[in-house]
Amino acid sequence: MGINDRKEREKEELRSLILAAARSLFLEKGVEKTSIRNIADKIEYSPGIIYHYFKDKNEIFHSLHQEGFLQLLGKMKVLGTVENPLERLKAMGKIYMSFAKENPDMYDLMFIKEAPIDHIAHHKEEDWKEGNNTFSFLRSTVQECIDIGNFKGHDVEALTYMIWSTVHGMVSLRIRGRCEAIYFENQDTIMEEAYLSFTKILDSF
Amino acid sequence: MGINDRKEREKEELRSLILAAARSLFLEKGVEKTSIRNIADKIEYSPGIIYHYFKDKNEIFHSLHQEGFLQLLGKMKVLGTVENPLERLKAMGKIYMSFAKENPDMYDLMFIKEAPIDHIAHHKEEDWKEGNNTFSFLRSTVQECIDIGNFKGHDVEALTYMIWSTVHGMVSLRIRGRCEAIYFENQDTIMEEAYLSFTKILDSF
DNA sequence: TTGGAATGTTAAACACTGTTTAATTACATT
DNA sequence: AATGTAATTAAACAGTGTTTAACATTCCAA
Repeated sequence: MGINDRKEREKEELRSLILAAARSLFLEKGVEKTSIRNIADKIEYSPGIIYHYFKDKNEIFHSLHQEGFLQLLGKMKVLGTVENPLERLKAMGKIYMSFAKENPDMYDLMFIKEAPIDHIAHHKEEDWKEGNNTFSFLRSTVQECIDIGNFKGHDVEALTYMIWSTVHGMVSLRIRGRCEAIYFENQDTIMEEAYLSFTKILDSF
Repeated sequence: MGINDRKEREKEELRSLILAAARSLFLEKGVEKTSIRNIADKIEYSPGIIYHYFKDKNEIFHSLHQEGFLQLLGKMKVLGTVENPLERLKAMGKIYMSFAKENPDMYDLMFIKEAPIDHIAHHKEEDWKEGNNTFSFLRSTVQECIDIGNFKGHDVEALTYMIWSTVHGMVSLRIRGRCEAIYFENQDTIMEEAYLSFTKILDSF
């Protein structure tokens, strides 16, 4: 079935062509300002064709948000060298925040926008495996901390959600312009200082 | 100038009529799904008229987001009875979170959506006084905690931003569907448990 | 080689969106 | 009653996501 194989390849090619166009437009203009017609223009096809490769616009951005998780996972790789779980936990937060700083639009898509999560919600069978994997990764590190005597009297899951929330809160307030809209004494270092406050707390209990 | 007075009143009336329509539509459908034409239909005027009372759609939702801050401020009133600043701080977080739970769309508008903050950014003269007031209120409570010996070695501003981030993170992950998309052992109590973990930490340092 | 089925692709339309324009209506003042 | 001003509208512009029916291409069996 060599012909079917080639057809399969060609179909895959156009699919990834759409994704590539969507990715580059998304990175320069954001989700809302990237239209189906923009993407179609870029790949020099008619807008209708996109709907033969993706159910709707949400599915395209769900695909892109998956790429974001691969990127984030890639950045997390270096954590393998950090033996002490508490040190690893703190390093993880730093990586998470620097990822958000370097790829604000991607972070927005992954953790703030409704697009990718809506797509999941409308397809009952699939679930948010990207998010669950990332959360599990964090939780297991928190568990290791508990195992060596840290965070006494705390529930792993609750504590993990709290830690995630803290870093997500800091970066999402910034990404959505609330941090910039507050008059801080040192606007450009407030995030780092706040994270320092956080790690200081993690160390002391 | 009785006639001008009446005209002024009438103008104000239509303005608040627009806001009332926008408010009710926004509360039942959200920002994105509330269109200028929807609002115009509701007040039985033509869509164009709205632009004589508001610069654009963002300005309408900026007005509504101000109402949200008044609501939140109202809920915070009871804190006057809490003498101990640390207890007050913890109670504040509870109120903040219950406000978000009871008015998720309003919270979204106040702290997540770009609409109100975009409006501010596009009008260089004005700033986010609602947010700054709320932040100052929180900061002064944190300062009081420090004054009576809590949070040793921490910077007020950084710590305040961290605390805000933690509660904002918890509620915004839920509002934007990320909390629900994670498999927690007890999905419906994770927020409360996470906040409990947080207050336990606040108590212990 | 040809006819028909399947597939890939498009043009056009639908029902919307926010916003601006020019024209119209309503009304107070002269 | 005529005029000038302000309120209001209809219509248009330029876009949006999505669906439809038509068209083009490709493949395979007869």
